[in-house]
Amino acid sequence: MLHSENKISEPNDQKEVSSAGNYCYRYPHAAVTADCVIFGFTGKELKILLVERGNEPYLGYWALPGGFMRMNETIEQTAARELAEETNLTNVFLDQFKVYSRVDRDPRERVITVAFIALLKPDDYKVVAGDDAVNAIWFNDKMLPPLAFDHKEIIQEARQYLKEILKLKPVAFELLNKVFTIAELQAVYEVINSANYDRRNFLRTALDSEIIKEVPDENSHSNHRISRLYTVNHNFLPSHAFEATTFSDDIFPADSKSQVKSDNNYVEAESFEKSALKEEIKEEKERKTPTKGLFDFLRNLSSS
Amino acid sequence: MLHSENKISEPNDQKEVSSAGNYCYRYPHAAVTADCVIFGFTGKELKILLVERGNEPYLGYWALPGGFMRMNETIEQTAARELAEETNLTNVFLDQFKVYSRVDRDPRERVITVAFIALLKPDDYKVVAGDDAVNAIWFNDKMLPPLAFDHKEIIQEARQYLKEILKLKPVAFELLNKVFTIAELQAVYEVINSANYDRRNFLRTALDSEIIKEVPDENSHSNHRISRLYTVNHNFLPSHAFEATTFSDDIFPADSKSQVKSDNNYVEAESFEKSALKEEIKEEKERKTPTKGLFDFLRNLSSS
DNA sequence: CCAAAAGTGTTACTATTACACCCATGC
DNA sequence: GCATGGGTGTAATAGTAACACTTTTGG
Repeated sequence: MLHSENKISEPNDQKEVSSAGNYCYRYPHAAVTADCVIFGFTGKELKILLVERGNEPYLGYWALPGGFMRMNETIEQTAARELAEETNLTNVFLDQFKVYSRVDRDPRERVITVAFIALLKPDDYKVVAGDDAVNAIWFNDKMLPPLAFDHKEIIQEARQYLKEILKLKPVAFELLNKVFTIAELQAVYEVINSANYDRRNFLRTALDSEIIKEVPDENSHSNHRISRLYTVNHNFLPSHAFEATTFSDDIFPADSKSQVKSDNNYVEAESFEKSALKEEIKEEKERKTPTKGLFDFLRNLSSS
Repeated sequence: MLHSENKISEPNDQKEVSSAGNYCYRYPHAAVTADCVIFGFTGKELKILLVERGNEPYLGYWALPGGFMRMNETIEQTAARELAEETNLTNVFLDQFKVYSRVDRDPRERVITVAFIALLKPDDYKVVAGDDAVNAIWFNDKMLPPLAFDHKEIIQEARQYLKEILKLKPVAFELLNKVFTIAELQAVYEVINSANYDRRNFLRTALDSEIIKEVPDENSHSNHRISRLYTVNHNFLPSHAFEATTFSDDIFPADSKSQVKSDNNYVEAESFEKSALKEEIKEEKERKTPTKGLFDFLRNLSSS
């Protein structure tokens, strides 16, 4: 629908090739990058991995690991690749959360970036902290150095985002090893929410929810008293959870398309509403849903 | 993405223009678009605005309104502009929720799109439904026609996203006029959550939360019995809410940067942790936070 | 006068908070 | 043996669910 003439010219087709530009388009294009806010959980604290810039602009400032999207990869693959280059880790939880597109955010060229959060477990954290391949440093998330571009804003919003999805999805376990103590789980919640929970209440809440189960395993946590170990109750969680979020695939039959061909603009698509499902929907509506939690966002807002 | 062919920005801010009048880059660049999932609330139902494609590819299929980002605007401005072109509305709630970047999602060129949701109030809905400037139709969100590109996936995820932010932010009121009835507020929650609440419990929950207040106004809802009217309690909400979510600006002093200059790779940035704030943080930690709602995401997952 | 939507209160139950002492281990 | 962190139970309170009849209005 857009410029269909907008074809990418191959470098060799181009007669007048400037030193800088071999890929030509009919309309201006922005560059696209992925930047990762890599959170590492140590077992107690949350850290953020930053790299020091060795070039202008922002020479000597710190920046989020990231890089340009290639033509043969999705933006998620870009993020995963950059993460792997920086940490040598794969299979890490990665979630995109916002596009930053201020016109002047990069002085060299128009660049928009897709920001991701990455969550590393204590084991991962140790691996990365022990590696010395790259010039990168873990920072306490409350004590950040001067940051390049709009990365300060990105990190702030990443923190906020992390807090939000913690309410929506079981991301806490992405920051924990397969087996963990209650203290660790509680620490995740406390760090992210800037909160401080009662140990007994926290344990009961977690156990009652059935999201975790005890693992009767040998333990070697060099604390003082030996902690019990837990793991996510996968039997319970993913079946109910991630499968259920998939929508049924064929809501609409492909051949009834013609019904909508109408000369009226902005009319109601009435023809689509006469469906055999209607009866069932009504029946389903008879069941009452608890109102619990409907306005809980008020809590978040005041305690942000 | 529709009517964008003629509205691409002019060749002004680009430095490297070849003889062909093209925009050339040293590395290949993807095109960037914004697509809007425009939800219109009628007072009872949720609708989605789609436009019919008049060109290949996907001729005759339906698509989300959207178009190319210009070099002098942010992606939010792109979305707002496209929304305005399609609906003549401004000041509409717009929220970006995900980037779609499958390599082959557009057969003509590498195009990534930033997907937005837009929420229209009943008044807005009437305006758009009455307009006849463009060939666009409101569809029942459960009965969609065949969709172009990956727009089916985008809409499905938009529905899911809407459900999620409804738990996090007062977006319900973006779908309601300034003054609304309880039935309308309840309808928003019921439609989005595919739920069915008890009227008495819903009213009490809403009033107890103090998020709404009654408006002793003249009413003219042509229902059977006259409803009371409510409005968002702005005195209560925005002050606690949106201001509080802003982080304090100067967490880190700019000149202590040199402290971190270290030869070690991946070391802990210890020097940053010695802060005067530490005492206060500890003190704050002494207060206990209720564990309420910590694992509420389990509810979502099973009832998605 | 009938159909359709709005208004209203109470009881039973469940969830959540607040809170203090003893126990195991490593040094 | 002592410091550190781990484990445990209960009572008071607050929040939530379930539930049916009457009132108002328009047609």
